[in-house]
Amino acid sequence: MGKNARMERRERADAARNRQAILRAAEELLRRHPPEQVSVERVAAAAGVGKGTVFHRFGSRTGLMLELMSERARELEQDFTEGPPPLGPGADPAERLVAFFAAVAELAARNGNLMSAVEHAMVTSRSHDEQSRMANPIYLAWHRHVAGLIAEGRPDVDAEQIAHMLLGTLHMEPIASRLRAGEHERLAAAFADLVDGLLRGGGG
Amino acid sequence: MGKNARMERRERADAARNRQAILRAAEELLRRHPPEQVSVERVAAAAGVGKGTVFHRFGSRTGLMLELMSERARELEQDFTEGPPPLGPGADPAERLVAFFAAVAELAARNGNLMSAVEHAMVTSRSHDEQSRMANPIYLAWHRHVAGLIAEGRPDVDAEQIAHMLLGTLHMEPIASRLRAGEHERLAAAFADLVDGLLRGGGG
DNA sequence: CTTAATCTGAACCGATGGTCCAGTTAATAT
DNA sequence: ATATTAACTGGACCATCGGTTCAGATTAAG
Repeated sequence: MGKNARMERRERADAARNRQAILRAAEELLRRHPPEQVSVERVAAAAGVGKGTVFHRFGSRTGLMLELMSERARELEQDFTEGPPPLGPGADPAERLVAFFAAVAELAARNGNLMSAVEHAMVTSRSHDEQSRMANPIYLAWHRHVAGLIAEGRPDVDAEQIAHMLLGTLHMEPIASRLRAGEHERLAAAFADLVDGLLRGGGG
Repeated sequence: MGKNARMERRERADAARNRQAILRAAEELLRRHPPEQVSVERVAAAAGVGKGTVFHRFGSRTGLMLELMSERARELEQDFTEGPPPLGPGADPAERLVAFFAAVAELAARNGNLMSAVEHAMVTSRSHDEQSRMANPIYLAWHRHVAGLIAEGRPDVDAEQIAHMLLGTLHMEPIASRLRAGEHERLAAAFADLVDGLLRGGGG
Protein backbone atom coordinates (compact mmCIF):
# COMPACT_ATOMS: atom_id res chain seq x y z
CA MET A 1 0.00 0.00 0.00
CA GLY A 2 1.34 3.41 -0.99
CA LYS A 3 1.86 5.98 1.67
CA ASN A 4 -0.60 4.82 4.34
CA ALA A 5 -3.17 4.29 1.63
CA ARG A 6 -6.05 3.58 3.99
CA MET A 7 -5.69 7.18 5.17
CA GLU A 8 -8.73 7.11 7.43
CA ARG A 9 -10.12 10.44 6.34
CA ARG A 10 -8.13 12.66 8.66
CA GLU A 11 -9.80 15.47 10.54
CA ARG A 12 -9.86 18.60 8.46
CA ALA A 13 -7.50 21.43 9.31
CA ASP A 14 -10.20 23.91 10.30
CA ALA A 15 -11.87 21.25 12.40
CA ALA A 16 -8.64 20.51 14.23
CA ARG A 17 -8.09 24.20 14.84
CA ASN A 18 -11.54 24.63 16.26
CA ARG A 19 -11.23 21.52 18.40
CA GLN A 20 -8.20 23.02 20.05
CA ALA A 21 -9.83 26.41 20.43
CA ILE A 22 -12.81 24.82 22.12
CA LEU A 23 -10.73 22.68 24.46
CA ARG A 24 -8.54 25.58 25.49
CA ALA A 25 -11.52 27.89 25.99
CA ALA A 26 -13.26 25.32 28.17
CA GLU A 27 -10.11 24.81 30.18
CA GLU A 28 -9.73 28.50 30.76
CA LEU A 29 -13.34 29.01 31.76
CA LEU A 30 -13.21 26.09 34.15
CA ARG A 31 -10.19 27.57 35.78
CA ARG A 32 -12.10 30.72 36.61
CA HIS A 33 -15.66 29.56 37.20
CA PRO A 34 -17.50 26.71 38.88
CA PRO A 35 -18.66 24.08 36.38
CA GLU A 36 -22.34 24.97 36.54
CA GLN A 37 -21.50 28.41 35.19
CA VAL A 38 -19.62 27.03 32.22
CA SER A 39 -22.36 26.34 29.70
CA VAL A 40 -21.65 24.95 26.27
CA GLU A 41 -22.77 28.24 24.82
CA ARG A 42 -20.23 30.18 26.84
CA VAL A 43 -17.49 27.81 25.82
CA ALA A 44 -18.46 28.20 22.19
CA ALA A 45 -18.50 31.96 22.47
CA ALA A 46 -15.14 32.04 24.18
CA ALA A 47 -13.71 29.79 21.50
CA GLY A 48 -15.17 31.97 18.77
CA VAL A 49 -17.29 29.23 17.22
CA GLY A 50 -20.97 28.37 17.12
CA LYS A 51 -22.67 26.11 19.58
CA GLY A 52 -23.41 23.53 16.92
CA THR A 53 -19.73 23.10 16.26
CA VAL A 54 -19.07 22.10 19.83
CA PHE A 55 -21.71 19.42 19.69
CA HIS A 56 -20.54 18.26 16.30
CA ARG A 57 -17.03 17.79 17.64
CA PHE A 58 -17.72 16.39 21.08
CA GLY A 59 -21.21 14.96 20.89
CA SER A 60 -22.34 16.43 24.16
CA ARG A 61 -21.29 18.57 27.02
CA THR A 62 -20.17 15.42 28.78
CA GLY A 63 -18.09 14.42 25.78
CA LEU A 64 -16.28 17.72 25.89
CA MET A 65 -15.48 17.47 29.57
CA LEU A 66 -14.40 13.88 29.20
CA GLU A 67 -12.05 14.79 26.38
CA LEU A 68 -10.55 17.53 28.50
CA MET A 69 -10.06 15.11 31.32
CA SER A 70 -8.57 12.48 29.03
CA GLU A 71 -5.88 14.90 27.92
CA ARG A 72 -4.80 15.18 31.52
CA ALA A 73 -5.32 11.60 32.48
CA ARG A 74 -3.41 9.94 29.67
CA GLU A 75 -0.04 10.85 31.06
CA LEU A 76 -0.97 9.73 34.54
CA GLU A 77 -2.19 6.40 33.23
CA GLN A 78 1.11 5.83 31.50
CA ASP A 79 2.89 6.57 34.74
CA PHE A 80 1.01 4.16 36.92
CA THR A 81 0.91 1.30 34.45
CA GLU A 82 4.51 1.29 33.30
CA GLY A 83 6.34 4.14 34.97
CA PRO A 84 8.83 3.91 37.82
CA PRO A 85 7.82 3.29 41.44
CA PRO A 86 6.15 4.34 43.61
CA LEU A 87 3.46 5.01 40.98
CA GLY A 88 4.43 2.22 38.66
CA PRO A 89 5.07 -1.48 39.27
CA GLY A 90 7.74 -2.34 41.80
CA ALA A 91 6.64 -0.71 45.01
CA ASP A 92 4.27 -2.50 47.35
CA PRO A 93 0.52 -2.02 46.86
CA ALA A 94 0.01 0.37 49.76
CA GLU A 95 2.76 2.66 48.54
CA ARG A 96 1.43 2.58 45.02
CA LEU A 97 -2.10 3.34 46.11
CA VAL A 98 -1.01 6.28 48.19
CA ALA A 99 1.09 7.58 45.34
CA PHE A 100 -1.78 7.14 42.92
CA PHE A 101 -4.21 9.14 45.01
CA ALA A 102 -1.64 11.82 45.60
CA ALA A 103 -1.16 12.07 41.85
CA VAL A 104 -4.86 12.23 41.16
CA ALA A 105 -5.35 14.85 43.83
CA GLU A 106 -2.61 16.93 42.33
CA LEU A 107 -3.98 16.54 38.83
CA ALA A 108 -7.40 17.59 40.04
CA ALA A 109 -6.01 20.55 41.94
CA ARG A 110 -4.01 21.78 38.97
CA ASN A 111 -7.10 21.83 36.82
CA GLY A 112 -9.45 23.62 39.12
CA ASN A 113 -12.78 22.03 38.59
CA LEU A 114 -12.12 19.29 36.11
CA MET A 115 -13.22 16.42 38.31
CA SER A 116 -16.39 18.12 39.43
CA ALA A 117 -16.94 19.44 35.92
CA VAL A 118 -17.09 15.93 34.52
CA GLU A 119 -19.35 14.90 37.36
CA HIS A 120 -21.58 17.89 36.82
CA ALA A 121 -21.75 17.27 33.09
CA MET A 122 -22.82 13.67 33.60
CA VAL A 123 -25.49 14.52 36.09
CA THR A 124 -27.00 17.33 34.04
CA SER A 125 -26.74 15.56 30.73
CA ARG A 126 -30.01 15.30 28.87
CA SER A 127 -28.62 13.09 26.14
CA HIS A 128 -29.80 9.57 25.65
CA ASP A 129 -26.57 7.65 25.38
CA GLU A 130 -25.26 5.78 28.35
CA GLN A 131 -23.57 8.38 30.49
CA SER A 132 -22.92 6.02 33.31
CA ARG A 133 -19.66 6.40 35.10
CA MET A 134 -18.86 2.86 34.10
CA ALA A 135 -18.84 3.96 30.48
CA ASN A 136 -16.12 6.47 31.22
CA PRO A 137 -12.84 4.86 30.15
CA ILE A 138 -10.83 6.94 32.57
CA TYR A 139 -12.93 5.89 35.49
CA LEU A 140 -12.72 2.30 34.36
CA ALA A 141 -8.95 2.37 34.15
CA TRP A 142 -8.61 4.02 37.52
CA HIS A 143 -11.01 1.62 39.10
CA ARG A 144 -9.22 -1.39 37.66
CA HIS A 145 -5.92 -0.06 38.94
CA VAL A 146 -7.16 0.70 42.43
CA ALA A 147 -9.10 -2.53 42.78
CA GLY A 148 -6.09 -4.49 41.61
CA LEU A 149 -3.82 -2.93 44.18
CA ILE A 150 -6.29 -3.47 46.96
CA ALA A 151 -6.79 -7.09 46.02
CA GLU A 152 -3.06 -7.58 45.90
CA GLY A 153 -2.57 -6.24 49.40
CA ARG A 154 -5.75 -7.61 50.97
CA PRO A 155 -7.14 -10.66 49.16
CA ASP A 156 -9.76 -11.02 51.87
CA VAL A 157 -11.78 -7.84 51.18
CA ASP A 158 -14.24 -6.74 48.52
CA ALA A 159 -11.69 -4.86 46.45
CA GLU A 160 -14.06 -3.80 43.68
CA GLN A 161 -16.45 -2.25 46.10
CA ILE A 162 -13.83 -0.49 48.13
CA ALA A 163 -12.22 0.83 44.99
CA HIS A 164 -15.51 2.47 44.04
CA MET A 165 -15.70 3.99 47.47
CA LEU A 166 -12.21 5.39 47.43
CA LEU A 167 -12.64 6.84 43.96
CA GLY A 168 -15.98 8.24 45.01
CA THR A 169 -14.36 10.48 47.56
CA LEU A 170 -12.94 12.57 44.75
CA HIS A 171 -16.32 13.78 43.59
CA MET A 172 -17.53 15.23 46.86
CA GLU A 173 -18.09 18.96 47.05
CA PRO A 174 -16.29 19.42 50.39
CA ILE A 175 -13.35 17.59 48.88
CA ALA A 176 -13.51 19.34 45.55
CA SER A 177 -13.53 22.74 47.19
CA ARG A 178 -10.45 21.87 49.20
CA LEU A 179 -8.86 20.71 46.00
CA ARG A 180 -9.64 24.05 44.43
CA ALA A 181 -8.15 25.76 47.44
CA GLY A 182 -4.91 24.00 46.70
CA GLU A 183 -5.02 21.75 49.72
CA HIS A 184 -4.29 18.61 47.78
CA GLU A 185 -1.49 17.69 50.16
CA ARG A 186 -3.83 17.64 53.09
CA LEU A 187 -6.10 15.41 51.04
CA ALA A 188 -3.30 13.12 50.04
CA ALA A 189 -2.36 12.73 53.67
CA ALA A 190 -5.90 11.74 54.58
CA PHE A 191 -5.92 9.23 51.75
CA ALA A 192 -2.69 7.81 53.00
CA ASP A 193 -4.17 7.24 56.43
CA LEU A 194 -7.16 5.48 54.98
CA VAL A 195 -5.15 3.29 52.66
CA ASP A 196 -2.47 2.50 55.18
CA GLY A 197 -5.02 1.29 57.63
CA LEU A 198 -6.75 -0.79 55.03
CA LEU A 199 -3.71 -2.45 53.50
CA ARG A 200 -1.44 -2.78 56.44
CA GLY A 201 -3.85 -3.04 59.30
CA GLY A 202 -6.10 -5.97 58.70
CA GLY A 203 -5.21 -9.08 56.79
CA GLY A 204 -1.88 -8.31 55.11
CA MET B 1 -51.15 32.20 79.29
CA GLY B 2 -54.38 30.70 77.93
CA LYS B 3 -54.27 27.58 75.88
CA ASN B 4 -50.96 27.95 74.08
CA ALA B 5 -51.77 31.55 73.38
CA ARG B 6 -48.74 32.13 71.18
CA MET B 7 -50.35 29.70 68.70
CA GLU B 8 -47.82 30.32 65.96
CA ARG B 9 -50.32 30.46 63.11
CA ARG B 10 -50.59 26.77 62.43
CA GLU B 11 -50.39 25.43 58.90
CA ARG B 12 -53.80 25.39 57.31
CA ALA B 13 -55.59 22.08 56.92
CA ASP B 14 -55.56 22.06 53.12
CA ALA B 15 -51.89 23.00 53.14
CA ALA B 16 -51.03 20.15 55.46
CA ARG B 17 -53.00 17.75 53.33
CA ASN B 18 -51.18 18.84 50.20
CA ARG B 19 -47.79 18.71 51.91
CA GLN B 20 -48.38 15.06 52.70
CA ALA B 21 -49.69 14.33 49.21
CA ILE B 22 -46.58 15.89 47.69
CA LEU B 23 -44.16 14.07 49.96
CA ARG B 24 -45.82 10.73 49.37
CA ALA B 25 -45.97 11.28 45.62
CA ALA B 26 -42.30 12.18 45.49
CA GLU B 27 -41.43 9.15 47.56
CA GLU B 28 -43.38 6.88 45.26
CA LEU B 29 -41.89 8.35 42.08
CA LEU B 30 -38.41 8.11 43.49
CA ARG B 31 -38.97 4.48 44.24
CA ARG B 32 -39.73 3.78 40.59
CA HIS B 33 -37.55 6.18 38.65
CA PRO B 34 -34.03 7.58 38.79
CA PRO B 35 -33.93 11.05 40.33
CA GLU B 36 -33.28 12.88 37.08
CA GLN B 37 -36.62 11.66 35.79
CA VAL B 38 -38.50 12.94 38.80
CA SER B 39 -39.12 16.58 37.95
CA VAL B 40 -41.03 18.89 40.24
CA GLU B 41 -43.76 19.02 37.66
CA ARG B 42 -44.19 15.28 37.67
CA VAL B 43 -44.31 15.23 41.45
CA ALA B 44 -46.95 17.94 41.43
CA ALA B 45 -49.03 16.09 38.86
CA ALA B 46 -48.77 12.84 40.78
CA ALA B 47 -49.82 14.60 43.95
CA GLY B 48 -52.72 16.26 42.18
CA VAL B 49 -51.57 19.81 42.83
CA GLY B 50 -50.02 22.61 40.82
CA LYS B 51 -46.33 23.16 40.47
CA GLY B 52 -46.49 26.46 42.30
CA THR B 53 -47.86 24.72 45.37
CA VAL B 54 -44.79 22.52 45.60
CA PHE B 55 -42.49 25.51 45.51
CA HIS B 56 -44.65 27.40 47.98
CA ARG B 57 -44.39 24.54 50.43
CA PHE B 58 -40.80 23.46 49.98
CA GLY B 59 -39.04 26.44 48.47
CA SER B 60 -37.19 24.47 45.87
CA ARG B 61 -36.70 21.04 44.49
CA THR B 62 -33.80 20.65 46.88
CA GLY B 63 -35.99 21.66 49.79
CA LEU B 64 -38.46 18.95 48.91
CA MET B 65 -35.82 16.24 48.67
CA LEU B 66 -34.23 17.41 51.88
CA GLU B 67 -37.54 17.26 53.69
CA LEU B 68 -38.07 13.73 52.43
CA MET B 69 -34.67 12.75 53.63
CA SER B 70 -35.15 14.42 56.98
CA GLU B 71 -38.23 12.33 57.65
CA ARG B 72 -36.07 9.26 57.30
CA ALA B 73 -33.00 10.59 58.99
CA ARG B 74 -34.55 11.93 62.17
CA GLU B 75 -35.02 8.52 63.67
CA LEU B 76 -31.52 7.43 62.79
CA GLU B 77 -30.07 10.54 64.37
CA GLN B 78 -31.90 9.80 67.58
CA ASP B 79 -30.50 6.29 67.54
CA PHE B 80 -26.88 7.20 67.14
CA THR B 81 -26.84 10.11 69.54
CA GLU B 82 -28.69 8.58 72.46
CA GLY B 83 -29.77 5.09 71.52
CA PRO B 84 -28.25 1.84 72.74
CA PRO B 85 -24.94 0.46 71.45
CA PRO B 86 -23.55 -0.33 69.02
CA LEU B 87 -25.12 2.71 67.30
CA GLY B 88 -25.33 4.85 70.39
CA PRO B 89 -22.76 5.73 73.04
CA GLY B 90 -21.13 2.87 74.86
CA ALA B 91 -19.50 0.78 72.17
CA ASP B 92 -16.02 1.60 70.99
CA PRO B 93 -15.62 4.05 68.09
CA ALA B 94 -14.85 1.45 65.44
CA GLU B 95 -17.93 -0.54 66.29
CA ARG B 96 -20.11 2.55 66.32
CA LEU B 97 -18.77 3.73 62.99
CA VAL B 98 -19.40 0.40 61.35
CA ALA B 99 -22.88 0.30 62.82
CA PHE B 100 -23.56 3.83 61.64
CA PHE B 101 -22.63 3.11 58.07
CA ALA B 102 -24.58 -0.08 58.06
CA ALA B 103 -27.60 1.85 59.26
CA VAL B 104 -27.17 4.56 56.65
CA ALA B 105 -26.72 1.99 53.92
CA GLU B 106 -29.89 0.27 54.97
CA LEU B 107 -31.80 3.52 55.15
CA ALA B 108 -30.59 4.43 51.68
CA ALA B 109 -31.43 1.01 50.30
CA ARG B 110 -34.95 1.10 51.71
CA ASN B 111 -35.61 4.40 50.01
CA GLY B 112 -34.35 3.66 46.56
CA ASN B 113 -32.84 6.82 45.30
CA LEU B 114 -33.12 9.18 48.19
CA MET B 115 -29.43 9.79 48.68
CA SER B 116 -28.73 10.36 45.03
CA ALA B 117 -31.95 12.32 44.69
CA VAL B 118 -30.77 14.85 47.24
CA GLU B 119 -27.42 14.98 45.54
CA HIS B 120 -29.00 15.41 42.14
CA ALA B 121 -31.29 18.14 43.41
CA MET B 122 -28.40 20.10 44.84
CA VAL B 123 -26.31 19.87 41.73
CA THR B 124 -29.08 20.86 39.37
CA SER B 125 -30.50 23.57 41.57
CA ARG B 126 -30.78 26.91 39.91
CA SER B 127 -31.80 28.76 43.02
CA HIS B 128 -29.62 31.38 44.56
CA ASP B 129 -29.52 30.36 48.19
CA GLU B 130 -26.57 28.47 49.51
CA GLN B 131 -27.13 24.89 48.46
CA SER B 132 -23.79 23.73 49.69
CA ARG B 133 -23.71 20.37 51.32
CA MET B 134 -22.48 22.11 54.44
CA ALA B 135 -25.83 23.89 54.68
CA ASN B 136 -27.62 20.55 54.83
CA PRO B 137 -28.34 19.89 58.50
CA ILE B 138 -28.44 16.14 57.98
CA TYR B 139 -25.07 16.09 56.35
CA LEU B 140 -23.71 18.31 59.09
CA ALA B 141 -24.97 16.03 61.82
CA TRP B 142 -23.66 12.94 60.12
CA HIS B 143 -20.31 14.54 59.50
CA ARG B 144 -19.98 15.68 63.07
CA HIS B 145 -20.80 12.21 64.28
CA VAL B 146 -18.38 10.43 61.97
CA ALA B 147 -15.58 12.91 62.51
CA GLY B 148 -16.04 12.64 66.26
CA LEU B 149 -15.78 8.88 66.24
CA ILE B 150 -12.72 8.93 64.02
CA ALA B 151 -11.00 11.49 66.21
CA GLU B 152 -11.81 9.43 69.25
CA GLY B 153 -10.23 6.32 67.83
CA ARG B 154 -7.36 7.93 65.97
CA PRO B 155 -6.38 11.33 67.37
CA ASP B 156 -3.46 11.46 64.96
CA VAL B 157 -5.39 11.70 61.68
CA ASP B 158 -7.32 14.43 59.91
CA ALA B 159 -10.70 13.27 61.13
CA GLU B 160 -12.73 16.03 59.48
CA GLN B 161 -11.28 15.31 56.10
CA ILE B 162 -11.63 11.58 56.35
CA ALA B 163 -15.19 11.95 57.55
CA HIS B 164 -15.98 13.86 54.36
CA MET B 165 -14.40 11.13 52.35
CA LEU B 166 -16.28 8.33 54.00
CA LEU B 167 -19.59 10.13 53.69
CA GLY B 168 -18.77 10.93 50.10
CA THR B 169 -18.75 7.30 49.16
CA LEU B 170 -22.51 7.23 49.63
CA HIS B 171 -23.16 9.55 46.73
CA MET B 172 -21.37 7.59 44.04
CA GLU B 173 -23.40 6.13 41.24
CA PRO B 174 -21.77 2.69 41.36
CA ILE B 175 -22.54 2.60 45.06
CA ALA B 176 -26.02 4.01 44.69
CA SER B 177 -26.92 1.43 42.09
CA ARG B 178 -25.78 -1.37 44.34
CA LEU B 179 -27.84 0.16 47.09
CA ARG B 180 -30.85 0.12 44.79
CA ALA B 181 -30.13 -3.49 43.99
CA GLY B 182 -30.47 -4.23 47.66
CA GLU B 183 -26.84 -5.06 48.23
CA HIS B 184 -26.52 -2.89 51.28
CA GLU B 185 -24.98 -5.72 53.24
CA ARG B 186 -22.15 -6.07 50.81
CA LEU B 187 -21.63 -2.34 51.12
CA ALA B 188 -21.72 -2.43 54.87
CA ALA B 189 -19.07 -5.13 54.83
CA ALA B 190 -16.80 -3.03 52.66
CA PHE B 191 -17.30 -0.10 54.98
CA ALA B 192 -16.40 -2.27 57.89
CA ASP B 193 -13.13 -3.25 56.28
CA LEU B 194 -12.26 0.36 55.59
CA VAL B 195 -13.13 1.54 59.04
CA ASP B 196 -11.54 -1.37 60.82
CA GLY B 197 -8.27 -0.76 59.07
CA LEU B 198 -8.40 2.90 59.84
CA LEU B 199 -9.34 2.73 63.49
CA ARG B 200 -7.60 -0.41 64.56
CA GLY B 201 -4.70 -0.62 62.19
CA GLY B 202 -2.63 2.50 62.55
CA GLY B 203 -2.29 4.58 65.65
CA GLY B 204 -4.87 3.15 68.08
C1' DC C 1 -71.18 36.61 58.21
C1' DT C 2 -67.10 39.33 57.60
C1' DT C 3 -62.52 39.75 57.17
C1' DA C 4 -57.87 38.93 56.54
C1' DA C 5 -54.37 35.96 55.85
C1' DT C 6 -52.98 31.93 53.62
C1' DC C 7 -52.99 28.84 50.04
C1' DT C 8 -53.43 27.35 45.15
C1' DG C 9 -52.25 26.48 40.37
C1' DA C 10 -51.62 27.63 35.72
C1' DA C 11 -49.42 30.79 32.82
C1' DC C 12 -45.08 32.56 32.31
C1' DC C 13 -39.81 33.26 32.41
C1' DG C 14 -34.90 32.56 31.53
C1' DA C 15 -31.43 29.25 30.95
C1' DT C 16 -29.76 25.06 29.28
C1' DG C 17 -28.45 20.88 26.57
C1' DG C 18 -29.25 19.32 22.30
C1' DT C 19 -30.96 19.25 17.11
C1' DC C 20 -31.33 20.88 12.36
C1' DC C 21 -29.91 22.23 8.08
C1' DA C 22 -28.64 25.54 4.45
C1' DG C 23 -24.53 27.48 3.32
C1' DT C 24 -19.26 27.34 3.55
C1' DT C 25 -14.79 25.33 3.10
C1' DA C 26 -11.02 22.20 2.78
C1' DA C 27 -9.23 18.19 0.57
C1' DT C 28 -9.11 15.35 -3.59
C1' DA C 29 -9.66 14.10 -8.44
C1' DT C 30 -9.31 15.77 -13.14
C1' DA D 1 -6.71 25.83 -12.07
C1' DT D 2 -11.22 23.85 -11.68
C1' DA D 3 -14.68 20.78 -10.46
C1' DT D 4 -16.39 17.59 -7.08
C1' DT D 5 -17.65 16.06 -2.78
C1' DA D 6 -17.59 15.10 1.84
C1' DA D 7 -16.92 17.37 6.08
C1' DC D 8 -17.53 21.31 8.72
C1' DT D 9 -19.96 25.42 10.56
C1' DG D 10 -23.11 28.29 13.20
C1' DG D 11 -27.19 30.26 14.44
C1' DA D 12 -32.05 29.59 14.64
C1' DC D 13 -34.87 26.52 16.81
C1' DC D 14 -36.82 23.03 20.31
C1' DA D 15 -38.15 20.74 24.64
C1' DT D 16 -37.50 20.66 29.39
C1' DC D 17 -36.54 22.23 33.68
C1' DG D 18 -36.35 24.94 38.03
C1' DG D 19 -38.38 28.75 39.63
C1' DT D 20 -41.67 33.16 39.88
C1' DT D 21 -45.95 35.53 39.74
C1' DC D 22 -50.46 36.76 40.99
C1' DA D 23 -55.47 36.72 40.68
C1' DG D 24 -58.79 33.98 42.54
C1' DA D 25 -60.21 30.23 45.95
C1' DT D 26 -60.20 28.65 50.72
C1' DT D 27 -59.74 28.47 55.52
C1' DA D 28 -59.64 30.14 60.17
C1' DA D 29 -60.52 33.83 63.37
C1' DG D 30 -63.44 37.60 65.14
